[in-house]
Amino acid sequence: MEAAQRLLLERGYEAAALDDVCATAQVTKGGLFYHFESKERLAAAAIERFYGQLVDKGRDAMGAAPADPAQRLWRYLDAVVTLLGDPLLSRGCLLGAMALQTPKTHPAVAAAAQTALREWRAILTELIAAAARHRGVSVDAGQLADGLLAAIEGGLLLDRDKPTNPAAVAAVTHFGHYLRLTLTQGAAR
Amino acid sequence: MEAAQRLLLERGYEAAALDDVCATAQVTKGGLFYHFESKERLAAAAIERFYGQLVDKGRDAMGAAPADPAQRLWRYLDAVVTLLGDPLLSRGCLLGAMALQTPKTHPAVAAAAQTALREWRAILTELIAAAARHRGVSVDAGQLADGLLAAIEGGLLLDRDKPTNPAAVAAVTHFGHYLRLTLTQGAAR
DNA sequence: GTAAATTTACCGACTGGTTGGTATAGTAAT
DNA sequence: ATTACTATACCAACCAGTCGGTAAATTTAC
Repeated sequence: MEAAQRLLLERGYEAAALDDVCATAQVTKGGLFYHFESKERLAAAAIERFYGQLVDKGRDAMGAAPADPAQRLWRYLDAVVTLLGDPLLSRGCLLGAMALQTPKTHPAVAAAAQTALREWRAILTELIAAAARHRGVSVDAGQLADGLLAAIEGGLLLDRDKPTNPAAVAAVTHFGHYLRLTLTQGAAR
Repeated sequence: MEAAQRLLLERGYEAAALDDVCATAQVTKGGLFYHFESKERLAAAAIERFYGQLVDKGRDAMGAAPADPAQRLWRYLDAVVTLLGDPLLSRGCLLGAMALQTPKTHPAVAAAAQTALREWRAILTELIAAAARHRGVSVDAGQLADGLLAAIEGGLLLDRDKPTNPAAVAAVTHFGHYLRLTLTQGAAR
């Protein structure tokens, strides 16, 4: 599974040969196909595992969540920046990579990636909506969540071969600053 | 070339078969290989063409550029939002797609995509830097350009199968609003 | 309690289809 | 004579998926 995650991310779906996955995982083709009925299923499982790891590491980076919704959002933004330095994201985001390249060729894989992205977006939306409610500011939380997710995924795309993800950190930091401005002053559009 | 652009974008590099490109372009393989010595060269040419079209359509959407650097930046942001509704970007951005999936397998293709992205980033950086200089605000224009590019590419990634690119529009609109706040008030970090 | 039966987990050679690229002979226009 | 192809055939490499087999673990039967 770890080998599958790494190769799918590094080479893309089509170029990630199952023979290579087997070789790096020290398993044989027979063993692989005993557990997964097809390459698509393997990729879908890798995507779910990747998302699970993201959520886990995100929770770790959050620590004890503050009760105040706005404080919780600021803390979450810091956690995201921390996550961007984690080895898990040093080669990009598997969700974005699969969502980008598989929809026309392997809809089942794309569906798994989009499900995870939608779930992530729902979490962001709720965090932002709660903070806005608490501050008495009215905003479209979904649109702001789109902006934040775009900053993360777009930044990671631009940082494809840089393990420290400087553009993603810049994009998320700036968007976080915008969220602060918007939610603390009600200067939203 | 048009067929190559479309298939590379829709299916990804590996899954875009040259036979299919030839079929949709109504050309034979011999004809294709007369002009391009390899699939990598074809992809690189498609990337350059795509970037050229982006620049052209961007210029069209800008219209007559205002002399005031800040006004020019606001106008550019509007042009980007217009561009996001153009058929050229309705299926995503070829630069981002190729930069994401080819670096490990076809470095020459990735290099072409990254060159175009760097050029685009340089344009954005200069636009932002000029506006900031004019307003007497000191900012890291490169970081802000990263944020804007991330909003565009990340938004397009999230909107992979939606031809109207709502998330990208939201992300760019919000980041544009942030730029206005930052550059008009000097509230930047 | 143990032998037999069955299931689980895995191996690795093989297959059939696909793909990038080549080769060749010919054509029509410049 | 060169350029810009078409049409057809072909090839070696690759790759997802299969299949017959096997060894250990687990269950069943007595």
